[in-house]
Amino acid sequence: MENAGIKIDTETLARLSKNFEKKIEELDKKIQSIAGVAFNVNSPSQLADVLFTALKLPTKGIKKTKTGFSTAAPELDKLWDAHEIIPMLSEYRELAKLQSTYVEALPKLITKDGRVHTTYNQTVTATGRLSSSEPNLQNIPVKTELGREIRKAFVAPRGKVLLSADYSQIELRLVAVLSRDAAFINAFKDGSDIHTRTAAEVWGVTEKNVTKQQRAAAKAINFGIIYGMGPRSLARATGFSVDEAQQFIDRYFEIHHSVRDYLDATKLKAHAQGFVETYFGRRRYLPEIESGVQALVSAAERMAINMPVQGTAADIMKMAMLRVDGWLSKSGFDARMLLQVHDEIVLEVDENFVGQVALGVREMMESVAGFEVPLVVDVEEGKNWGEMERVE
DNA sequence: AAAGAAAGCGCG
DNA sequence: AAAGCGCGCTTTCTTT
Repeated sequence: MENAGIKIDTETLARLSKNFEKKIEELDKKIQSIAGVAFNVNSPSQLADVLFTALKLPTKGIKKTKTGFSTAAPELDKLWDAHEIIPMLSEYRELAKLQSTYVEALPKLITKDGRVHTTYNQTVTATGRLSSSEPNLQNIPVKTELGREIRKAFVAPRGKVLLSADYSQIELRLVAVLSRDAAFINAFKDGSDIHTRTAAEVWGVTEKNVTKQQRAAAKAINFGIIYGMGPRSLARATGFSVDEAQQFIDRYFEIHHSVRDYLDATKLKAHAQGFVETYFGRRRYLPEIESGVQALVSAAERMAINMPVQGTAADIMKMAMLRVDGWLSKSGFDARMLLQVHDEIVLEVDENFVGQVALGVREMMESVAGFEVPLVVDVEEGKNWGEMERVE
């Protein structure tokens, strides 16, 4: 995969670079003129001075950093309606990030073959995942429309297409497997939308009658579990009060009592043995869990909860990649793996064989483990990584 | 000039 | 007091 690399369309990046540059310059001028003083918008400390001293914006509820008030995105969101400068800062930050980290950086890393070749580090992460560097191809933008424009610069050569295969909800499926939680297992067996199903259970309504807010809250807690989230974070994620969030969590664990038991048992195990492990036995040692320092112990407990889930997903993906590689070799199709992004692999495939390769890759990935809960793989194809459409 | 810390933010 | 896991990269600012 490192040797194969992935093709970059430099003209797309060049066009983006000009557009971004112009907009960044405009915003920079406007921000400084509204501020009334010249300053470096890229400097968080200078920006904090402008916002909280010169413009006297309220600091109530604004997080502190080691040096002063934070200007991070969640804090700016709290000030959204307090001053016209805030939305401009937010837009400036998005553009500046995309420009410096991707649009300007990627072309410098393209080799003579017109492609970028990442390095997959196999001995870096605490959970068993790979990491990717120089360039990191595991954090290419996708969540915002502007970001997705950058992803469109990752392309297939003439006559080929990119094929993406990703595990659907793999970490939550593994929570079901690891905890043997009947409600989750049945939900996945039934193939239902897991967040809608969770919302219906917790509020005691039918899935049809679940509101968007209820589903969003259920999604927040379903993800939160995987990370050891508490009522305060859940409250912030959902807009509930802390009390409401606590009640929601209580109700959640009444239904998913096996998950509660599993989380408790995992913490106890971490304390007793000093390590936790994945379904397949990969370990993470957590020495600080016996430090006696509350903050360190709590942090170690959250790592203990997360690692078996994230780590088992990583184990599965590694095994799946070996199966895909083996299958591709003997299949004779003109296709090769290019990228791995934790729960997704991206391949480059001769356009005449997309359907057959898609079927084979999906089968290799879905049948890798044989759990009580099905593993589901979604496959997409496209001429570039930013505009992919479902196969079948 | 190089190295490192801090803040911030892109992804799963 | 803070309390969601796992990464890598860029910029600013300070230290060596």
